[in-house]
Amino acid sequence: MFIEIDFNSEEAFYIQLRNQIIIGIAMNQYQEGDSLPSVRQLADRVGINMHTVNKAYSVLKQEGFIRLDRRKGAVIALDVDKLQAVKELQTNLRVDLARAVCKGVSEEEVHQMVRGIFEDMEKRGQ
Amino acid sequence: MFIEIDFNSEEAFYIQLRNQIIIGIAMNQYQEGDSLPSVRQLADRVGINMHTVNKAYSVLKQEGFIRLDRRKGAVIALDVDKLQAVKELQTNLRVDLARAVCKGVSEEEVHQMVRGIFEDMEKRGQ
DNA sequence: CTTTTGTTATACCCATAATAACACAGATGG
DNA sequence: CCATCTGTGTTATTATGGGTATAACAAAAG
Repeated sequence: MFIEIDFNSEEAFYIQLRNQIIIGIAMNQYQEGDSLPSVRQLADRVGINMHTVNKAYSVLKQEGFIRLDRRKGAVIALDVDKLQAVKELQTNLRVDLARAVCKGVSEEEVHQMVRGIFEDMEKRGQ
Repeated sequence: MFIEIDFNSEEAFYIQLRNQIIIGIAMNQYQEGDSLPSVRQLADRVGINMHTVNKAYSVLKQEGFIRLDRRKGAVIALDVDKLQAVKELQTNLRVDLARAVCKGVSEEEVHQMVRGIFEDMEKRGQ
């Protein structure tokens, strides 16, 4: 998978990493049990500090996407709490959709966008 | 409208304010031309500093939701850039949906959630 | 004992949030 | 009609916390 940092983005580096890894998991590019690169490898590859990668991994662990092992590094290990996930999604969607509605986006367009994103995720899963 | 700050939340105060105001606009509780409370009024009411409210208003202006007037204060004034809005929504959705998918949420459930949120926005619009 | 892993200590910078003082517009009242 | 009081957003300054980095550490594997 191609993880990369947008140095012009306002998003913190560790958030960018976290998001890309989550997308990778959703697309099955990383599967349960797979190891992520070590913090130093990934840091070197994308051009940031080891500690920043470490922070991304810590957050992913805390959010239940990976497990940290001193020997094997970061291993994909989903801790599924669906109720929590639904709650979070709802909170985020409420704000995102409100923003879009104010700017003239219709419900139909949102549904199409959701459809498109799922299609994309499934396609790349193969 | 009931704007309030969650002092336990990790979200910055000014972001909480911004989000709630945007939701208010989407629900038609605030309409084009309406004035928001003055920075001091709102600050007193919710228990934070005037400057923090001011920052929320500045961001809302910069994002094209309101216009600032030294006399009238903050006035709802939508500057609609739909292309930009669609782009932003897509970026946010990609991450939010990936998170949800990892935790076992299905596409169908997402569509239902979107439907529910729009229903809610339209209902309260009256 | 060298290499590779994650961890801890420390420091720097920028964003968040607050206090305080400012500048301008409008209302009030003498 | 002018003085002043009140309400508006603005600017300056500061304190605290989070994001990022450098450097040194600890533990496991070969």
